[in-house]
Amino acid sequence: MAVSIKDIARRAGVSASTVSRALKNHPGIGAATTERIQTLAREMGYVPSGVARALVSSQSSTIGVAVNDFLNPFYVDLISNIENAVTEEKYHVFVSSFHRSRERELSLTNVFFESRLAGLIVVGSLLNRDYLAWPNRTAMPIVLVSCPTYPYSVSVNHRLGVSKAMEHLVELGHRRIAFVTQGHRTTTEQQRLAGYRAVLSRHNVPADDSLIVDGDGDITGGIRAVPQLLALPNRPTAIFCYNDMTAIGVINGLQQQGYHVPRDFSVVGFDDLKLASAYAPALTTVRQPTERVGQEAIQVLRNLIQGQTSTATRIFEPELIVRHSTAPAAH
Amino acid sequence: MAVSIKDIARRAGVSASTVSRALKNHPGIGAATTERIQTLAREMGYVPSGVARALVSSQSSTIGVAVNDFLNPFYVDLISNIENAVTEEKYHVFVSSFHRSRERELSLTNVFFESRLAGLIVVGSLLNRDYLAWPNRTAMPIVLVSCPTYPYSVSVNHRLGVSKAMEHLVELGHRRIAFVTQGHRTTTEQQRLAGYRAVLSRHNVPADDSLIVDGDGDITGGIRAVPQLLALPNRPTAIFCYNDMTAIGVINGLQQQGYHVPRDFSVVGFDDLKLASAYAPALTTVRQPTERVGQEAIQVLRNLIQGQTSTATRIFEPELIVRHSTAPAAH
DNA sequence: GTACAATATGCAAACGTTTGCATAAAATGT
DNA sequence: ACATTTTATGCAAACGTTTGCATATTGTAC
Repeated sequence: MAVSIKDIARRAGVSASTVSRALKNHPGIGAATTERIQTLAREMGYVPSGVARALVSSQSSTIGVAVNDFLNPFYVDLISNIENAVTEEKYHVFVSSFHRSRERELSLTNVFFESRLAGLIVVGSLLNRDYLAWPNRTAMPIVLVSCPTYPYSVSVNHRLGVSKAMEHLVELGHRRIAFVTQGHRTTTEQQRLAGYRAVLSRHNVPADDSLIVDGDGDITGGIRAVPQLLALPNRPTAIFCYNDMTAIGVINGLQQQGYHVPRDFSVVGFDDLKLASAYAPALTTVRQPTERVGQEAIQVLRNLIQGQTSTATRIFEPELIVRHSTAPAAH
Repeated sequence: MAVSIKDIARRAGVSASTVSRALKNHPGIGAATTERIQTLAREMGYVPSGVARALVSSQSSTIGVAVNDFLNPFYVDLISNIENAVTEEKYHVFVSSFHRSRERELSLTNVFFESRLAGLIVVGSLLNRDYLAWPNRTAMPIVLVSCPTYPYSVSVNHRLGVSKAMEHLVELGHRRIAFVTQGHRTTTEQQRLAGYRAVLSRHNVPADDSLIVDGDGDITGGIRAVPQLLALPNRPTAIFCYNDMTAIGVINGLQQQGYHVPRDFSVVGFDDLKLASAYAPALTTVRQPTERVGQEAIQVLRNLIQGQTSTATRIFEPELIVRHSTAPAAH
């Protein structure tokens, strides 16, 4: 049993309310008493029950972060930035993952709500706009990262990011450009595919869906995509990858087959993980401004918690980082 | 305001206790009433207050995980395995990070305790045995990962792991072997250094501390270590790295200087991240059994929560994985 | 010495649950 | 028709806080 205010009260020979007030330096309590109670509390190892406090005040100082998956370094990077963005505030952050499952995402949301947290940030949601139908949104506001159609969200313009990368490849002379997906048609993936298709059609490259092959958003998926691409009657000369981990897998797969990147194939990633510049070859990729996204997500959520009702959908622009995994198309 | 049991009671025309019992299918409640109340609760979007429940029952179904740092993929891998180990149980996991700060580790522990969580797992603790003096250990049991001197802990035998790697290098003919650290003398790092020194002295290689250079446990630190090593009057022929990310940094740094791994230098990592086999060259490294560590940590914690008092320090053996970043020493 | 203000402390209700005990209603047995 | 068991429900206390209000004590002014 943890030591409670009552225990201190008994030992100090005062009432529980006096202890409560003394501990928060309430003016009405005598200086001597306050002092005595505070040292006593310290001696007894008193830690206030956030549970009881939350019950009576019906507000919490912790924010939940529900993340799709801990294995995607981009998500982890984002979590880290969200945590950093909150250190100056009075809040704490509790993170949990829903393991790429819609069902578990919903149940995790309810678990967070059971703890009556102040608010929730969802990174990589599969539920997306379904949150609009979630009955307790007013009691625990929810901000989505990367779901621009949800009215409280912070996103990156994926379509634009992909466009930049694709234009870069086209400029280099590539026409047959493959796309290795993450294997789930999330909002994000749909936007990236849209960007991919838009650039191709803008340059009058006929659509060829055999160039779109499914990965899994991780190294393994990239590796597995390679034989499929090499088996194509009309091989691509460049490969756009859903993210950096996929790109690393693809490059590794190509190297295993004796190909050289970028001489034989140009490869582009997405995210600009720290790893991207340390891989050999250093990755040409699209940088996501995770720090600003994290800060903005906290900001929007804070406003919501404080009762603001106006919608807020922030969208940031990603940036193309050209390194050494892309080169002019051979002729 | 969230809907409470009382709201349901009012609407159903019964007492709060009846609602409480009906919702958990208590036998004493009539089938019709139970049915009616349950549908009503569903309609009203009722989610029980874990806060109130925790207050009255003084037990929680969530476990806290305090992690040193989200940016170390090994920790994240471990978190993921801890989460997986818990899915079958009735518990949930809330993760938070203390950003490599002792001070924040202590305050995070208190934050978790304020929420009166069932127990806590600390990954990469800086406090280590100081937890023995933490006053609320009985109310919220704590399990450390990687601190074998704490009586409730699950660890990997780092000394043995390093020994295996070093013996491998010695067998390949290397005598001048560098060590790139993570830059903080944690328990883990001390053990690894001990393993490093033990193997060298076993083979009568004179100690040379200029071969021990500080990294930061990440790619950057590895890259920065390279010029220091190359500047040495008597260069190493092999480099043991604190972890895989450091090894990737080191290899990248060497490649930037025009060196080839493993022809010019052998490099060994630690962790066996998924990335290790997809890097070029594929990393020779020491595999940590993260899955078993995660499972065991949960198991030890569960026993503690259920009142078991006997100490439990589990230690697992790491495994050497030989790939292509190591080769015989040139003569 | 009385009146009044200021200071210090305690009482009790409330937050949303759970649960032991009491009670009311219905069903069963005779 | 009455006693007894069974079934269904309600009452009230408790968990650890916070906080408005009441009360007791002390000090000040005249």
